[in-house]
Amino acid sequence: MSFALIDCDSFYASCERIFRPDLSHKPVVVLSNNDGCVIARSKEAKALGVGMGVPWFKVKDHYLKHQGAVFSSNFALYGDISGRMMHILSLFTEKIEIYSIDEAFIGVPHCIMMNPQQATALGQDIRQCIKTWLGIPVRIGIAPTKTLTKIASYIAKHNPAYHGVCAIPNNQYLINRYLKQVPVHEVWGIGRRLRQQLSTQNIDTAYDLACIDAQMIRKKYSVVLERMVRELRGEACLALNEEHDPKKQIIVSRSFAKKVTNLQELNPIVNDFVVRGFEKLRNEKQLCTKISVFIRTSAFDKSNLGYQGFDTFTYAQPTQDTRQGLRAARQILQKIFIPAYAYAKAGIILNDFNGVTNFQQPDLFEEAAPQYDNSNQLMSALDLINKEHRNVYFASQNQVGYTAMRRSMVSPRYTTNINELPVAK
DNA sequence: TCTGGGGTCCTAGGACCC
DNA sequence: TCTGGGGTCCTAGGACCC
Repeated sequence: MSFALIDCDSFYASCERIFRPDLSHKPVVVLSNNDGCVIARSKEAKALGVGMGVPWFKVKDHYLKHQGAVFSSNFALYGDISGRMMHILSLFTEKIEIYSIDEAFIGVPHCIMMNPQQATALGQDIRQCIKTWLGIPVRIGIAPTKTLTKIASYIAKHNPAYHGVCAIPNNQYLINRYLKQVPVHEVWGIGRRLRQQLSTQNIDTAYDLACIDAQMIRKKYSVVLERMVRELRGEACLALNEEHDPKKQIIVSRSFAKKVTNLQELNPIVNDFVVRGFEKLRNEKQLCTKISVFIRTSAFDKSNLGYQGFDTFTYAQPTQDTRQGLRAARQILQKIFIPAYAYAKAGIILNDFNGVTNFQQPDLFEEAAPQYDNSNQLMSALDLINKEHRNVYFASQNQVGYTAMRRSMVSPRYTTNINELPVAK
């Protein structure tokens, strides 16, 4: 079996455009939480020089001068559109791996790959469907390995002649021709550090990387890079993962709109993270054995030395009871909180999920955590009540939810809230 | 003034065992 | 004066991804 990668163009920006056809050829950017960084840009916004991940305040004036549209992130919308796209893909094949909110791999049978025209036609079919039914433009890369589908997608992105679909056949000579067109840092799995290291060895293109001796690369670098090299040569090392892997970790964290300096203010915020984290945990049908809390000052503040507090609590028994989470978080926070710092961000991490193997031998001298009666029933009832609207809170939770976020330019929840449906006039 | 959030995998090294 | 060899498990931190 070969693979196809379906990858949306500037996904968040494209989602915003669905209900705003007036923006179809205008610059569109989408901002991260707190309207902090640019996390999606349309083609036109890129052309204005707006970089990925740049702080909004740095490009704001320049961007708005050119009549660019800007949105706070609207994950209710993006998540819903993503689900619809995955549904369309499922009409073409059962062999599908949802890789991220805007990307999916699907399996392509060998018989189709034997004929490059047929493979390309299939890609165009899928692309048209998604464009027509959903209004989202996608790119499709088809190839014998997952890593090569990423290469194909890159080629399609940079050559308009491909009309968004590039199929690389299983032929070493042809593969190499494509690899020579791609800079090594565009290879899936090559980040900043590896790019630097490889550059000192004069490895600059994907082709250069594919030519390295696999044994040597394993010794000198790692199995990860070895796998990449093999994949680039057309040897499939990564399979299609059709199952939804259970999570191994849950993180809830936020940067604050305003710096926080005292524990009284910090406690309810962190408690809110705990409540949210345990909801996710129960949604995953898991129990956790460890909870960590971290708080930190701004990474960009040069005026003081900065501080990062982090500690972990291990439960004697795995739990999914929010009250256990709140107890532990309060203890940790008291331990790691140092007054006199201005905190910019905090978060919680849940770890070591359920499973019999994760059973911890209780500590003989540890004070036993209280066991709550009917814990499961209470948590289920809570989740049920809060499913539609958040009606029931813990007293120690922040009233406003997390910490007040700047989100001044958010679009309506067009597809997920009955009161915000678009109106056709 | 203002700089995101949520994940996975791998490796080296320490603690511990016999 | 001289202090082994082989192994497992866990953790923190690095690197990468979208």
